[in-house]
Amino acid sequence: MLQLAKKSKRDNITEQAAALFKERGYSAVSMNDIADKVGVKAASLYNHIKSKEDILQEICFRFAHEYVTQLNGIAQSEHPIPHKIAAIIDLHVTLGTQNAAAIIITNYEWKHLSEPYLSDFKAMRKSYEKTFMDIITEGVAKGVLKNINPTIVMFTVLSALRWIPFWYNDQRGMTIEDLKTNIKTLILKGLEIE
Amino acid sequence: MLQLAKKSKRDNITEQAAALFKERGYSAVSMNDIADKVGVKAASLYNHIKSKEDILQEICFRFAHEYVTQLNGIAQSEHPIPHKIAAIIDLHVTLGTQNAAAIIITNYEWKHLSEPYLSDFKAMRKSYEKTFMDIITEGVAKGVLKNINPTIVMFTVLSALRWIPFWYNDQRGMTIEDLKTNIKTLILKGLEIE
DNA sequence: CCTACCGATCGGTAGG
DNA sequence: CCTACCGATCGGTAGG
Repeated sequence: MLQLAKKSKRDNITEQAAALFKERGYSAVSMNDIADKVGVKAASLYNHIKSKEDILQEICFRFAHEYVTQLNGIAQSEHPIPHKIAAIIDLHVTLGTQNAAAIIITNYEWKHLSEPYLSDFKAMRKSYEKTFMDIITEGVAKGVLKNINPTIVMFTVLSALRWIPFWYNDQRGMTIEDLKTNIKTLILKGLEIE
Repeated sequence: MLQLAKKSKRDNITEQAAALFKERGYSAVSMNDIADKVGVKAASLYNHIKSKEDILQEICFRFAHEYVTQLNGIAQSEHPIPHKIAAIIDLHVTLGTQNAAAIIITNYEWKHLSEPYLSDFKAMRKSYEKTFMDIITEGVAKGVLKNINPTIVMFTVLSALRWIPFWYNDQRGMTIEDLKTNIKTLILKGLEIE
């Protein structure tokens, strides 16, 4: 899941740990829990990882980097503003449904990073929030988006999108395409008729 | 904050603990951390609380109960569907800005409850999600809401609303009234113009 | 990969 | 309210 080819033991540890961190939260998961799930003794994990936080760092930065790269591509494109917002929604749905556990950790467990990683991560997060907000501000200025406070829009929409991997379940009888279409309608067109 | 009159020592412990749980997560906060913040030794806390989880239970159930009571009032009212959705948005804004730490814990730290509290809490949560979804389903059936998948609407809107206490900050130059108005426009009318 | 073990800290209790 | 202390568990290391 985390890597398509040659899944190393380290990758396997990261993947099992991600599933546990998602369920119980980083702090409530012990190295023993991870080792049990991987099928070794806790001490053996240290042949593949440096520390418990090493795992968290790998997950948070790998997915934050992937997200930021794609978001920047959208921001710098020549598409109209509503199209850009639609693309950001699609990006969140794609990432959030393909690597649910890892995305949840990137979004909600990063606070357990220690310095200097914590500051680096917070700077990345703040930076992409600004990128998103600038798109909204531009849309309002150009008159293609309603005059809603851009800060409120940014946080409200990002909150909704970041939480997708928590509840989406392909057993629920909806496809990823359904998810993309419905969320775009909700956010761009609103719930109410007329 | 948690209670207006006669703030007992127990209430003070709960309030200080809530602030720590919000910042670091329930599992990463020790009884020593709470005691330090309250200004006593950890052992002394046990004169006022039964256990660490006792604090979590009090926070989760107090606010879940308050929320459910008010949500049921809205659901059973005779107002039109869009008005009910607006009232639910207002309810989240009011609760989320008045008791930010406690609401965050109720929304995101309840998974650390043990049985039978965990099952009780999950049942309450599922029940109010259904209440909200029934309102959306009725609105779609009556033709006053767009034909968007009610499950997707319910989770997307609730995710956005539950996260408000995480980012709202009255220093940001927006009032609670701004928050209510802007989020209602976003969700009911959508971002895009025409 | 394992066993054996480290010091530190955990939530909680006894007793005054 | 405190000091003193409990057994359990924590993340991590040594050494093979």
